[in-house]
Amino acid sequence: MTRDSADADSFFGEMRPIGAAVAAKLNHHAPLDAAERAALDAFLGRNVRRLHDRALLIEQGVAPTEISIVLEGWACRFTDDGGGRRRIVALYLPGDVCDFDAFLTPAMDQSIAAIGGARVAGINRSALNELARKQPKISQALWWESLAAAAVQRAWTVNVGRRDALPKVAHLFCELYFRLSLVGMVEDGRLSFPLTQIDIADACGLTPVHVNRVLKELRAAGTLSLADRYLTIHDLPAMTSDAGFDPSYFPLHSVQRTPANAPVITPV
Amino acid sequence: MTRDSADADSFFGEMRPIGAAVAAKLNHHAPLDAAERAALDAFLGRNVRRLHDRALLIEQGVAPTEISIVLEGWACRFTDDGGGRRRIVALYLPGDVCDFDAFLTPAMDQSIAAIGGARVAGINRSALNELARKQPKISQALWWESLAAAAVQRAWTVNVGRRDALPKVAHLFCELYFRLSLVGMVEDGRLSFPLTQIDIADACGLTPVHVNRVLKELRAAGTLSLADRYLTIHDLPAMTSDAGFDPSYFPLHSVQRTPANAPVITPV
DNA sequence: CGAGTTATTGATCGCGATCAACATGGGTGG
DNA sequence: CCACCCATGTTGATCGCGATCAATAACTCG
Repeated sequence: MTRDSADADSFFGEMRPIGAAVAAKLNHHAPLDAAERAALDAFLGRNVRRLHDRALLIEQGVAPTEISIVLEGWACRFTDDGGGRRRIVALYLPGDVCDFDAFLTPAMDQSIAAIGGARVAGINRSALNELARKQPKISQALWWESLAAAAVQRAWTVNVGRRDALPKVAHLFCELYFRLSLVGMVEDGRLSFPLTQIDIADACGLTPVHVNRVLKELRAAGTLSLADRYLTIHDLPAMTSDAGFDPSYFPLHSVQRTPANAPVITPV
Repeated sequence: MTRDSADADSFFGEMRPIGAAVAAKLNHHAPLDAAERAALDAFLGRNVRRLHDRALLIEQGVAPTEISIVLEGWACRFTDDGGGRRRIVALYLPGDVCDFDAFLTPAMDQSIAAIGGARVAGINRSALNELARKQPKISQALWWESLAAAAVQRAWTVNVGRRDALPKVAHLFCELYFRLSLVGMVEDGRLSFPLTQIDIADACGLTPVHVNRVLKELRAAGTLSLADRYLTIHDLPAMTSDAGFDPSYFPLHSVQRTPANAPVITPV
């Protein structure tokens, strides 16, 4: 079974610009004007790959030649567990950069694979240099993005630590709900959800069997529905309460940020 | 009990430059010449704070006005667990930057506290801007550092996930051993170790009682000694084997990196 | 010397892992 | 088109690691 969602290609009816999700994300850090959005689209459109379910974007041990940005679909970063199971350490949604460290590491410490089919833009070193030179605001927003990703990674470290199973799963769902909301991919509490129960288990540090039981419990409580690769949150307050979810770890309030308040160590 | 180690101030006999550890770390990314080291020292020396055990560098919910760099001693990033226990998500050793996101977040999502006494340099926004302008190589190395920290954070996410207790603790020790080696703070397998068993538990997602039992086991096997705030690794191969530790997640092989190989999205 | 934190050991409990069986459903090849 | 295969989902039964509860020792600091 390939799990490629039938409508992955047409989720936005091909009407949305190629970098819509990326622009939406970066916009939370620094508002982009029409010209900048167009430039971003042009950069992202240069080198687009379509990947099927489980296809590797980047393999552990290899030195990448480009950084990858998810345009459509999901991807996950993982290490192999030796027993065929994966230890998922991060999930990448539309608009996310998978590997900020691409040009730093001599070899990737983990692999990244598509989940349920994805479209990914690759940006090589010279293109990125060009982007940094011509579009400083965009490259600055990318720097902020890397710090936001670090905050999410810390939240995962907390979540995967010693907690009961149900809060773990609920927290994952809350985070995904929140992150997808930021790029306009949640409608009426309903979102495309390509993860299998095995994937959820690998991301939460649980067994698939127990994830199944947790889901049963969440369904019985009327908190959510999960079927046919779609997740619907029926009771968001119950969900966030179960999860102990506090979205304040997303450093996104850039809208209120004044220029004088701008960060440093950024491309000039 | 304050746990301030008696010789924290004189570990290097006050002979080493103030930013020795920082320079050692950054040197792994981009070799610094004498002038750059001097400039770094000057910047770090402008605003140094001395903190006692458990003193907060930065408190959750507050917007920081400066980034903090550990000069001596250790610090930890944590969230309060509601029950007086802490969930430690990161440890900061001499040379580490605690909060790259300081100028990005409207409010810190976690607190950072000294462990066993520490000396910390604060760099405010204008100073950091000045550094970026006058010392591009240093600020570039800081950008790499932030990516290296992200790799460590991912390793923690893996370690804290579903693994047996002993490997968890062993992995933490291996990582600390490795990181301290990088700044020249391990001698003959022996290192200053200010963490209590409670701290180890909070960092590994275990209970202090069980950490105690794991330590007992590691001591019985002759793998390590841990007493009087000093850790000695007697059998490093056994240790790394127990831990399943693979240091390749540290992106440090910059020595072999050619200029043409330099990363992008960096300050010009 | 008393108070509080840390370290240590024993006894018991329970959550989630593990083992096992079966259902389902889509994809593939005859 | 049907038969088969294999990944995924579901449920039950049992086991064990690490949590929890409890008591004591050692040690630091006021």
